[in-house]
Amino acid sequence: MATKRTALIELDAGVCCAPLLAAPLADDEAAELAKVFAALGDPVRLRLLSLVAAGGEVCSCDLEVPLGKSQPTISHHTKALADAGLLVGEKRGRWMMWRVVPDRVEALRAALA
Amino acid sequence: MATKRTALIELDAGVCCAPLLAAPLADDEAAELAKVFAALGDPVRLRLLSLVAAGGEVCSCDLEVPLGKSQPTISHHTKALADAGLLVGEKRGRWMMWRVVPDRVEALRAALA
DNA sequence: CAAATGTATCGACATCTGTCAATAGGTGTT
DNA sequence: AACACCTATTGACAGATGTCGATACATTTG
Repeated sequence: MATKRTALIELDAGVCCAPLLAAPLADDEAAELAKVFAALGDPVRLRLLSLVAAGGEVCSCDLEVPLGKSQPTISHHTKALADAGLLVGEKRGRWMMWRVVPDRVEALRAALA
Repeated sequence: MATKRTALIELDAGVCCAPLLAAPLADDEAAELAKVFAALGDPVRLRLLSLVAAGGEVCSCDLEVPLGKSQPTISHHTKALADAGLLVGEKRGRWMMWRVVPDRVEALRAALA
């Protein structure tokens, strides 16, 4: 198993991302959505995400310098974004390569429609 | 002055909502965006927002029961959403009426493009 | 004016969160 | 095998956050 995808499967198959503004959200829908928005509610994670998006595929080790955070902190944030389904990581050799999950971002956009 | 709009003005005129995935975010852009996403990163606020959206214009007093939270908590959350520019409130008599700010939501969607 | 009602603020508290140093777990290299 | 390198986890800690009771403020009503 080279790829982390537990969170992705759970969320994509789940209730996530019913349109926010169309009808009142159920408790579990709100909880799911809130997790994803909360993952984006940190400036370091937003910049991390934009760096990965710009690079297409980016190694954890290449995030420390531009983000100005320690290695454990980077790991913490990549995990948070991966748990939200916004990032997927693949371990290649000793490097962890991260990619954005476009479908996930698109689902979020749809939730704001 | 019947309407709260300090936060709105500041944010709409500001750096908010440059496309997240196009190019690396600057620190201040990330900070602005993160505040808005953080406002959505709570299930109670998401449900509150969807209730207001569904109702068009909703009184604070009509939010306590469906959300199952105390009056101070409702006030706390409406303030958080208003500070993020997602809600505007207008005081009419002794009631506080809330509306969603569609442009603000649309700006968020654009940021996820 | 006095009472009632809706809202905002304050104080307190438990929980969550972001951060880093230290450490452990893997992987490639010599 | 021994070493160097990248990543994940743990422990600790300060600061932010969600919640509510109590209280103060504002507005309408009697």
